[in-house]
Amino acid sequence: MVGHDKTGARDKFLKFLATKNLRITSQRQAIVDSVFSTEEHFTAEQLLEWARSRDKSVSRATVYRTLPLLVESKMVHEMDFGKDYKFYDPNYSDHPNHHHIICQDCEKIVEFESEKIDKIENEISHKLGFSVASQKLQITGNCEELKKMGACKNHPCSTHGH
Amino acid sequence: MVGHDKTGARDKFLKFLATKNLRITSQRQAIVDSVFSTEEHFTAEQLLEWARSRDKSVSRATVYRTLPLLVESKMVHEMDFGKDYKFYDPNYSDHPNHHHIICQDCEKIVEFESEKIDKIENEISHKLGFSVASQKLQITGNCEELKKMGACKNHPCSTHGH
DNA sequence: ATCAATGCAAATAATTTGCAAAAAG
DNA sequence: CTTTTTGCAAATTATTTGCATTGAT
Repeated sequence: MVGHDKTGARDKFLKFLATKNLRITSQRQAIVDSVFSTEEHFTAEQLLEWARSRDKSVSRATVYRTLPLLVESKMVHEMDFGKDYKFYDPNYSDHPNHHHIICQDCEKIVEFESEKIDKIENEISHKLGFSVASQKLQITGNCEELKKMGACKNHPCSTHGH
Repeated sequence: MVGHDKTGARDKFLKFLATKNLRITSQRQAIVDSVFSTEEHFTAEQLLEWARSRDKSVSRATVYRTLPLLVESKMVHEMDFGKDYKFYDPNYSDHPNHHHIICQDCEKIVEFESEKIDKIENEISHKLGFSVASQKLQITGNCEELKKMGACKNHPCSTHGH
């Protein structure tokens, strides 16, 4: 869904910058607007493309320097899907406790939430002497196509320049 | 616990090599023996050290070439803890469905299992059209020391050459 | 013998960084 | 004006790879 509105998250991030006495440059705006116009997971490279389509002057270095700010402000989460580059998930601002299930073959990703799981996590953590700050649950499995056909038509996302 | 016995896992791995017509070299033995004598998570670099203390001739390249075999055979799992190098967990052969809880500050890691979580994961995955192949749950939280003192004495593991 | 496995050193590729110039407040 | 931010290009660093040689079967 292109153009998904996350005005709230955007504002929170700008406030975060203000709090830390960081400046709202045109490049940061292009980057942030790109991030908050998608629900897709993205890579640094992909974000660079999106941001450049809004503002030609955005450099790779600025993307790499802005990403940690987005992560620190909790507006975006860093994800590892076993590739040699990182993915970023912009949906944690709307759904702070969501989980992922990924098809082994086509790498289709579905997000879901579960209060039951949240509850058990809290209970167990408490027993072990911890309080929960955040969590990541990633299930790897077989999607319907893979189960039925033995393989998926759409193999690894060829949508980033990797 | 140094010297923890995982003879079963070791044998399974050697069988795995045989099945694929791969050879049991002295270097692979040193590497594999190192892996199955620990319950600690380790890095490639750390494994190189351990293996070299058994067999001087082990090279970094061989460690990096053996690790994927250990992962493919499911004797070891690749883990991402947000660092720029990977960790490997040798405990999946004994506890195939265990989870991790990590202290935000000192990075102490505790492993745990939960049938309840396993069950919910299966139910939800099924509803979403998936079957479960494997899962990774990582909770980040505050350990008792961090909660009580506001900081932990033992900061990031300085035990690997990073 | 045959073919897989090794060490070495060079290559790869994502991410980081130093620096002088440009822009924000 | 002062301080942060930028783009660029060079540096960094974990991991991978080509190749000639060695070792397992």
